[in-house]
Amino acid sequence: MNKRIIFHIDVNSAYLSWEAVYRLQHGEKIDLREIPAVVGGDESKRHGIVLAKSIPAKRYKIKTGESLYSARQKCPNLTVVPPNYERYMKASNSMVDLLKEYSPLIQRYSVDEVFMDLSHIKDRPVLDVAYEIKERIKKELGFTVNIGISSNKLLAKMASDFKKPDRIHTLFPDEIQEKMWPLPVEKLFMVGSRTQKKLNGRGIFTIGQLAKLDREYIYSWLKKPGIMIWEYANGIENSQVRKDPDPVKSIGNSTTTSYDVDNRKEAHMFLLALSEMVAMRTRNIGKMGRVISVSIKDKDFYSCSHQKKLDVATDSTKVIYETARKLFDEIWDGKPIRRFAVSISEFCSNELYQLSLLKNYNQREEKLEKVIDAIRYKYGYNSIIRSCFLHSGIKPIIGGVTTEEEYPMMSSII
DNA sequence: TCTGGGGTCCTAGGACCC
DNA sequence: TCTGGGGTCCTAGGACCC
Repeated sequence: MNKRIIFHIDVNSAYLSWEAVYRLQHGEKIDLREIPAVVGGDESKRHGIVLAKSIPAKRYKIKTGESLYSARQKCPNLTVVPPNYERYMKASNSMVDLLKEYSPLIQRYSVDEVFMDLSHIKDRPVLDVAYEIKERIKKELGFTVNIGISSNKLLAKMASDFKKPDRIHTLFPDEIQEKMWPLPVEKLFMVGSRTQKKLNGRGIFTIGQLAKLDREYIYSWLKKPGIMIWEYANGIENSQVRKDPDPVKSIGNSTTTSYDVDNRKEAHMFLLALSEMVAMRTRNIGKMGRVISVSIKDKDFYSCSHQKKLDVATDSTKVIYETARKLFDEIWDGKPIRRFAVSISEFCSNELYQLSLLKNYNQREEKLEKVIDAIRYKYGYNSIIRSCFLHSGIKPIIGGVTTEEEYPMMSSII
């Protein structure tokens, strides 16, 4: 079997870099990458967390995901700028277009991460190719990337996480012991804070220590996820770079409300606004789902969820909403709510249903929803709204992943 | 004005069936 | 009156990723 050559390309501080590039191109003098700066959500809407940070901000120990409040405690003169997701999508697309010149086998892992299979390159050293790609992205697009190179995706990804920014690293199997094993165990892909605690609790602090554990022991302790991280620690991973995104398994939207919701009527409106988006996205991919689930988080951050399997799959706003509402009424204890979520899963294609007799029953409703979708795609989400939202102060449709491309999301498996 | 939103996968316990 | 055990489905919760 031929050894593969896999690249993992990772945009350095993606949102922040892209924001900096855009602003420089539009006449701003200060480069956000060179000062303590973060891209952060709107605190007045209770979305105030750090989405991306500059390297100077990182020196203040500011972490992605922490509240802007606490980030400011660490660095009082922190610059905070709001996110512009459409811009970032464009930057990401430009990068992928450039990468396609080097290999057709490209997997978009997330908006700022890409795997590429370059096993076919025979006429020049792969390191040369990596440098060329890195320099071209810098020169033509204005931002820097790290490139990790190895013979599988896991090792390539680990390598791109080594020293940043604007670097290329290799991590071939014969380099694991020297380059990866000394690292703290929480640096390993799929070892999060909970697993770190468990491992540290038994004296395991480095990736090397995890790698040397007995396979049966780790299985009896941490089950399947244990085997996975043990294999990762040993550099074992052999998934392919997949060009085509996996079929979507669930679609969900959620929102943290700008105030705690304490009455049922308003709660139902948030569920309706979320159901609108979930249903529209479901219809957009031509699927129908059978399981509807609702989850809520109360003001003390305690969350709970409830789900129901329908007798027949649906893509109807009405069915999704009515199910969500029932589920909500069954679990809500009256405590003020901070966040609502609605999701649908267990998809099947809608083709069979299209042909079935059941269809006639709901044909009118279905046509209406399709027409509304078309108008909303063409003229904007608020071009047609339900009257109950008028003067309510609640957005009639809530949720992201709004555009055509249901974005190829990553899975927790590489 | 402290703590987002989008996903996937796994586990554990109970129901239910043979 | 010695209470099997395997399999599947369902559900809620939790872990991880960007």
